[in-house]
Amino acid sequence: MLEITRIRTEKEAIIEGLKKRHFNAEPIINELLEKDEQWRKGKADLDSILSEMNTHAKNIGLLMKDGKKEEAEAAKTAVAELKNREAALKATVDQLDKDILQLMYQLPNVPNELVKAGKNELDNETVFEAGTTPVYDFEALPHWDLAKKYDLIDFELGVKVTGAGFPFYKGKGAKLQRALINFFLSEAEKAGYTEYIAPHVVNEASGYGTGQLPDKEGQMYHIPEDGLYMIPTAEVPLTNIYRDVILPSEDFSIKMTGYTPCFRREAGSYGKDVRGLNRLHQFDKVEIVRIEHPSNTAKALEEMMEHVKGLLEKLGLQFRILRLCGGDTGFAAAMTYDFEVYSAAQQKWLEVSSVSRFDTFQANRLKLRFKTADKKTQLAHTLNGSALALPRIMASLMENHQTADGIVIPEVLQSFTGFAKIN
RNA sequence: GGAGAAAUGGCAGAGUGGUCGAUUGCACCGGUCUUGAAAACCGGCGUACCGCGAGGUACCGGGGGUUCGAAUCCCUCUUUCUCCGCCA
Repeated sequence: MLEITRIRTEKEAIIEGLKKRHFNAEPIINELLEKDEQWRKGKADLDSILSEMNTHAKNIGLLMKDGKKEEAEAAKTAVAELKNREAALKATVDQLDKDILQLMYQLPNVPNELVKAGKNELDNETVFEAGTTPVYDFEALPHWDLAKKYDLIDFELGVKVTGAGFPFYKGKGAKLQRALINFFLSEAEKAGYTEYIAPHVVNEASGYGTGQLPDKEGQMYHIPEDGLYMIPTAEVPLTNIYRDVILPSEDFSIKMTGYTPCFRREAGSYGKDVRGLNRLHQFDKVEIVRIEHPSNTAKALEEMMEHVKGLLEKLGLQFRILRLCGGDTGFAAAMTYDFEVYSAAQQKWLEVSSVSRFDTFQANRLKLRFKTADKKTQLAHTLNGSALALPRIMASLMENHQTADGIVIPEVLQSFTGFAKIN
């Protein structure tokens, strides 16, 4: 959520910035500022009525003490009249409050200056490429065929027990998955991130804190009896650790990591895009989350990207990095880099990581602040990224490292898997 | 799941209808003193909103109510603790 003070003072810049998303903010902002004006006026009036009532109440106390009953009764009558005005005005101000919040929730984050205007994924810029496409002298199989051939993943069993999008991993498939999780966590730890094992369901306040609610309600599995939501990413529980927190100084850099399963309802995709591991309702992911002083955000983002790059290089995968255009950047993000791995067998790029900076957008909802040197409170910045999401990494490892008679496990993983080849 | 107790500022802990946004202690920050430090003493020390400012308003777990007036009384929800039951 954008800060109201910023909307008041930088109206034109925000409208311009949001154009890069093809988002027309002008009508919303105009309505917002109009209601804000009314709200401030109403608030001032309300406060002065309350002040008057408070004065009367104190007086009545004193009059009663002095035994001046009649004067006290007169004051009570005066308060009764004020009370009517107060009630009416409060109703108006409360309604304006709600309307303003509703409007605020509709405004996405303003893209960073590096972000180009654009509508969709076709307008994203490739900013980095590494690795080479494997060449096969045999018929390369997509991972769903490899999964069957080597009995690594059972999709049908998932359908039987749960439903589509909830696969079982078996034998060496399960072990490879677990090895990857351990490898990612161990790399994150080396990079200075503190590991958390987080709850897999969160309450409503947490959903609002990171911006999944009220916007992307339908994306999360909901448990209405308990008012809880299954997490779509570890970002939600990890970032919400710092909800309603004021960090005591401006000297901080909080780095957290966590492995969790992620649950996504994901409506409406068809065909080969959702085949196999490409899109699931439940998948595993290791997330990295950072809370930073605004002056360190750019550097933190850079470090996170280097970290993800390192992981992909160590796994020997061909990948590219895209800077998402305005229209493709998520609602809460100021800037997002997507990492995509090339699958030679599917002949397509698969998104395996998304690294974003949110600046104060999440922090404002979270009320995540820090104390400046002169004792003021200021909103912190949040960032997060996948490091990494498992399914498409599994898919591309299987596909890109396949040989005619098996799948070769990258060296960095072998100490985690305990085997060097699947056959 | 049943019975009881509780929830107050960073922590501890007063406050049971009226100058209480809240006594006090610890912690923390500034100062005096000191060669330096400690101790002692003095001062400061929550968050948010409105206002150029003076200042005002709100917040004592959340929400609602009673009252001229609520941290204090009532209702409700949540959470924590103790005991019992069940259980990995």
